[in-house]
Amino acid sequence: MSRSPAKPENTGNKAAYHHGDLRAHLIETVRQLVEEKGADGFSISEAARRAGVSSAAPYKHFHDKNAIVREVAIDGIRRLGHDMHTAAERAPTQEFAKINAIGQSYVDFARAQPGVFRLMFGLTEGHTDHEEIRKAGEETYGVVIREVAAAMPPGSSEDDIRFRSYMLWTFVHGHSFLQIDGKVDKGAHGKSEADMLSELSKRILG
Amino acid sequence: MSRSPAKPENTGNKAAYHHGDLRAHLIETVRQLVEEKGADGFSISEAARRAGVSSAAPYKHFHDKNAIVREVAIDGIRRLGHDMHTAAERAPTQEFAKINAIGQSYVDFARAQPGVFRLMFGLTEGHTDHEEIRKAGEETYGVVIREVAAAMPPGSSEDDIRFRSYMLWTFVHGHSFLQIDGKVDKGAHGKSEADMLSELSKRILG
DNA sequence: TGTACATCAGTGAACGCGCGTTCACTGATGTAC
DNA sequence: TGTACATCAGTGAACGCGCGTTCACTGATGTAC
Repeated sequence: MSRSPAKPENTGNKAAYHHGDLRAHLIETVRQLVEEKGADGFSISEAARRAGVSSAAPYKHFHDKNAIVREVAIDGIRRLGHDMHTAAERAPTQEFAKINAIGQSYVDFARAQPGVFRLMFGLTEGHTDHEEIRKAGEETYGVVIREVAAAMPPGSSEDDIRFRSYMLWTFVHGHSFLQIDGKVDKGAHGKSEADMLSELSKRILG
Repeated sequence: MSRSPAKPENTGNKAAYHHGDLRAHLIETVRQLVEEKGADGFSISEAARRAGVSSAAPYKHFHDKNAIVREVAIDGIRRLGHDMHTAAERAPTQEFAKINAIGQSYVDFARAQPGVFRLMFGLTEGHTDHEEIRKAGEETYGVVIREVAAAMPPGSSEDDIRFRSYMLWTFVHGHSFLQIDGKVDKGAHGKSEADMLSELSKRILG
């Protein structure tokens, strides 16, 4: 998890001087702000203020505002991948349990951090084609593909695996967005979310 | 389509004086700006400038910035409903053709006007519980429900209809977002969009 | 172990900017007589 | 048809604001000797 091995040691960390922690501290602060105000609703000044630091300090760690936001997004993508991976590992092997667990963890992530979730997918302006984002996204999506491959009959074609993965992802993604955007009368249909997810995997993978 | 029957007649409309057209003109201008810069990326000043009017003029027609944005969103929701309705009407009755046509028109709308599409669903801040939005949304979603009901065996339960409608909507919604956010390697799986949509309706409604 | 020095994470003041909104106003229009 | 008047959609100047970013600076830290 922790990177930056070349950074100076964090000595005492009570110091007024931040010493290598400010970068991580700012990312966390911005994450909170994104949750509270949305990706376009916060300012660097505000983040600095909240981190107890001058408004110029962030520029010692990030080139500009975009760079911080991007970091928050990348972090989110990785955490989502981690959540899905863990969920799949813990779920039993039977039927489509692992698939259902992945879907559930996706929705849970969106619900727990809607701001970051929106950010992760809405980074269209200026961040497209950013290598690190693309890579993180691929790795996270890889979790889905692997589990779908495992859940399907051996010898299934690559195309078929990708197709079913995409259908599952699409559905869960749409449900997540509709949830966090409050567009769903909870259970206007009579089913629970878990029932819906397992109904889905049956229909798409079965 | 046209409202405002009590407004003064539009006399000549070459006049420097806008005369009742400014409201509609501004909504259209803002719609374009939302497409170009996103819902958070434009300013009223800019809209006024582009409409060839002083920056104070918009306030004669809208209470504040939110009010304009809301109007653009509501307009979008209605147009989407109209598109879906038309698509369903035109499609043949056989199999799930009408369902597929609705799904396709949804995706088409998102692709043609991603800014407005995002806006329609992202209006969480300050606009929640706005009566007009809620109502427009319900009417638009009603198109889906009606067609799903028509496509299912007679005597299907209300809950079942709602459940299947939601599954279809969710999927198409997710696909739309992933499309406009550029998260999909076009046809990484070997299927066309149309194939995918009809595969979907078969699996969800069949 | 002690000292001199380079490094670099912070400060705080300042910049130019465009924003949302208000205000008193003007002058074209529609209407009552 | 002509005139007087009320209405109201526009103007343009101004406001206070917070933003993103830059700058010269300071002083704590780590390091070479």
